[in-house]
Amino acid sequence: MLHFELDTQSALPAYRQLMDQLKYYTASGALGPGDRLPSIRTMARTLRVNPTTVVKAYTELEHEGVLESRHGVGVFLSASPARPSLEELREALRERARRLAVEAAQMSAEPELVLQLVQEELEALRNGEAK
Amino acid sequence: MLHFELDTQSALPAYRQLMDQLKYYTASGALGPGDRLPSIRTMARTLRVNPTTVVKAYTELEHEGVLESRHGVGVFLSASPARPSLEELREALRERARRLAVEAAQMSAEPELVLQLVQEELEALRNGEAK
Amino acid sequence: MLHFELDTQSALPAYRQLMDQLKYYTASGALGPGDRLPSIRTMARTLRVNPTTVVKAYTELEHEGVLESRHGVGVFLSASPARPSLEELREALRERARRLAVEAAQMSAEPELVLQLVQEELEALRNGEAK
Amino acid sequence: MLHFELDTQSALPAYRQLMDQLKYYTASGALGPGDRLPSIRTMARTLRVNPTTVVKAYTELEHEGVLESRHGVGVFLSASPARPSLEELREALRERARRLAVEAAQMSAEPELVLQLVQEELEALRNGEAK
DNA sequence: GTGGTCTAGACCACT
DNA sequence: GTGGTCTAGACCACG
Repeated sequence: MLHFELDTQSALPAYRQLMDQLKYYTASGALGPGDRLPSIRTMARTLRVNPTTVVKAYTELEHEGVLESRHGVGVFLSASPARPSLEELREALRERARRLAVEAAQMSAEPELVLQLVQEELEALRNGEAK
Repeated sequence: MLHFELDTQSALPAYRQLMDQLKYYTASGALGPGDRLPSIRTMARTLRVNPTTVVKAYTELEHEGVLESRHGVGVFLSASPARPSLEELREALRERARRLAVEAAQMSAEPELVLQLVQEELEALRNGEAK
Repeated sequence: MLHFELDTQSALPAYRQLMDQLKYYTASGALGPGDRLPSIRTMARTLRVNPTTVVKAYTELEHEGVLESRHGVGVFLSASPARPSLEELREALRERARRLAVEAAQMSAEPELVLQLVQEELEALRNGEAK
Repeated sequence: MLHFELDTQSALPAYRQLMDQLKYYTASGALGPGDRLPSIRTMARTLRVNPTTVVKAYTELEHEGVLESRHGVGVFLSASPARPSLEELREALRERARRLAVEAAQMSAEPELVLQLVQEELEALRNGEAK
């Protein structure tokens, strides 16, 4: 059974936090293709937020191809998440990596620290550690 | 001559990006104690933003003890600018690193590729343009 | 001055109708890159809908790369809408064409009629007829 | 033997797709007056949907005068099935054709390409599988 | 029961 | 002023 929880202190909006948790669970393998997610209302009760907030998170993830919602049935993880070409993948990742590098530079962080943190997080994911 | 530029694509608001850049120049030594900063109007023209946006960044940094504004004279770096604590820095970066890791895992990218791209972007920044 | 109006009788939801109108105006050239759109509240008053409904249409279009919203400034048409490769373009269009063909077949429409209607609509767009 | 299949990707609800397919077979002559339709349960198994979904499609078509259900016997095509008016058909299709044209123009695709793709898909349907 | 849309109104952050 | 988020509650369509 997966655990969902929001940090009301966080600067990130609630729907964004939920998206991140769901992405994290799929990336770590805790959630697999075809799995059914808690219904909008159930998730809303769990997180103690308004159902429309959950709707927002779910529809965003549907646009990203992570979820599929079936009217009157439920919300499910996509069976076959769209696979971009290796070239697209590389460029999308490079863009994100550039952002991280810029932000690190703006904080005047050592490059070694940045690399170390990324590596730690990659390993944490691979080992399937729950967030 | 220092270079200031905003990324309109960034998720961070304009005033926050300006704050980060000023902190970065301070931390890297490009700006030293007592140095004078561009006036609000000059900076606003440079960044092509509303002057009130620059005001917000400057006053925020003044509250943090990084800047001092002398009425009718200009805005100057404090004698002993405050540095962010290493612990805060580390956690802020870890947050961003985790997000990169999650997105990479969702695209089922090899960890080696991710690390390589981050390293390349860090080096590009160090060798490349001032920004 | 552009005209925006909703059909309350339509089966399509309000936010979808607004999206379609904006897309139509950009496709026909009535709206160009960088143009500013009516603010959320102004548009909401014009269409006599709730502001959140306009928000939904605008954010959807932003995801599609048609719009860019700048916090505290306004909503603008994208300067350089993302251009897919010729191959992607072809496949995306083929998929949409396939849908049209299936629906036409389910209605037992003559292929000639379908082609004629598509041609008419393409020409109407090219001639910049207002909807 | 007739072929029934649903497209879970389609924007149209399941019961609407089933209605369209039955109308199509009627219009094309594959189904004639008095012919017996698969039972609700059989159809539901075939389409892998909830039986209530089939019920909805059947009763809807009964209201339209296309079907007749004989209690305890089965569901049959009416002697003189209603045909959609040519005008309704034309406008419904024009709506869909316009949407295709708008999307194509937004991708700045050549009109010739659009027409070619539509033609290819229409032919593929005509020659290809029964669906 | 499920998801999808909409309203009225609030509060926040940014410019 | 601008856009962004959230609530509370309603109504509809689908299965």
